[in-house]
Amino acid sequence: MGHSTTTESEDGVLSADSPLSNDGENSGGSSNGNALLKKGPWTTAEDSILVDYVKRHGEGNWNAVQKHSGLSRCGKSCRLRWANHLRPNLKKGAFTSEEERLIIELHAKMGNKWARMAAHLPGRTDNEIKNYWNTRIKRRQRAGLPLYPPDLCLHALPENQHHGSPGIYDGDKGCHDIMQINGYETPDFMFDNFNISPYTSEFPGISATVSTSNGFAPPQFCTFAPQIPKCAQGTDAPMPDYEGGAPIEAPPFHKNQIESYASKMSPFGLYFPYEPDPTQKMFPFGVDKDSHFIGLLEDLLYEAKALSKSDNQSSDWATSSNISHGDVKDSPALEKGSAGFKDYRDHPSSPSGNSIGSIFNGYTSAGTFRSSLEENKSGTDSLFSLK
DNA sequence: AACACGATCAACCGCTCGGTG
DNA sequence: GCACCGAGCGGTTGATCGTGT
Repeated sequence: MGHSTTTESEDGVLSADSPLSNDGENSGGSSNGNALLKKGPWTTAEDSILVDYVKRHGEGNWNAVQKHSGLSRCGKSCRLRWANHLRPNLKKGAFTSEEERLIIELHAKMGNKWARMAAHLPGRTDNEIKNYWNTRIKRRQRAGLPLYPPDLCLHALPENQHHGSPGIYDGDKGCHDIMQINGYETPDFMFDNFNISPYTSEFPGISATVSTSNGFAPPQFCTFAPQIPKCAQGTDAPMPDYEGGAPIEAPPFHKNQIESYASKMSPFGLYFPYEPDPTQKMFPFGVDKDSHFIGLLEDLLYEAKALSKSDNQSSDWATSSNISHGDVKDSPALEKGSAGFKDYRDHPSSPSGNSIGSIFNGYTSAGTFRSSLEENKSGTDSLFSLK
């Protein structure tokens, strides 16, 4: 804030030999050929040029700004500067308590969808919200406080479980994004909120770890999943609340997959804010054919079918279940989303000898999938429920 | 006063998505 | 169907500020 850059100093436009000018090698393909684009803080002169340009030409076509205005800034930078600082009706200053609450609520619904959250906060930018949230995360983490206040948990859940909430657009997603919250891995049993069993039960090796981790229901988290720091991955000390248990990571679902699952799995027993578009070609499960979910599901079904032909696979993965946390977590393939997932699938074995296919073996149909989920819900609620 | 450290914020970077030819 | 391009998004980084020792 105080360092908000628009100082009118010698830092104006970097000379061509400025270290920051990067020798014409501008990021993001922002080089326009011969002109060297400036990076770093904006000056008031640049701001006024940009404002003037937008006034005359309107927003958009940001790459043309540099050409027509003489600004030595890439389009990206112009767009960002405009959106975050120069556009009219921007609200400056600290968030009001109402805004803060709305942010928390929206985050509970959307996860790290800053732009969408910003759409609900007039005058606020996604960057602002993102920064606010990140600092809030750190603060709360440090203080050992819950991410979501208990009253919000109680308040937000019914909204999540119903078809959207008035005044808050859920788009095609529910609160599934909560699964990934700024470096925290949200454990699987959060699906309690969706009337679905923790999928840890689908991953015996992982569930075993989870089930033995004691004290996993800090009351202040209500029914929201506690945020598990990635302490095992780095140097951060574990949060006191969760000490004693092995670090728990969500299984290797990419966020997009989780989103797709959580938001569109109504036929699997989930509540979801998803209105199937009758004009779209739907899969038998009522899922958009083009979604990530379909891609993944296709992969899974394909693999499951292939493997179901081989005997005793399910018992194999049910017994050889010691997928170590580290194995799962550290598998780069598993962190790359569906592509990585597929890559992983294409490999016969995980580091622990289990293929993803074997993990999902048995789910050769949506119905089977669903029934298994429901079965496991009852069987594992006692282990994982936060209630 | 000097220093260290955490908090905050602006900006950058890489990636994805959608439109277009 | 494919490649290209622009726009946008989310994560990360680095500079600055504020505060405590």
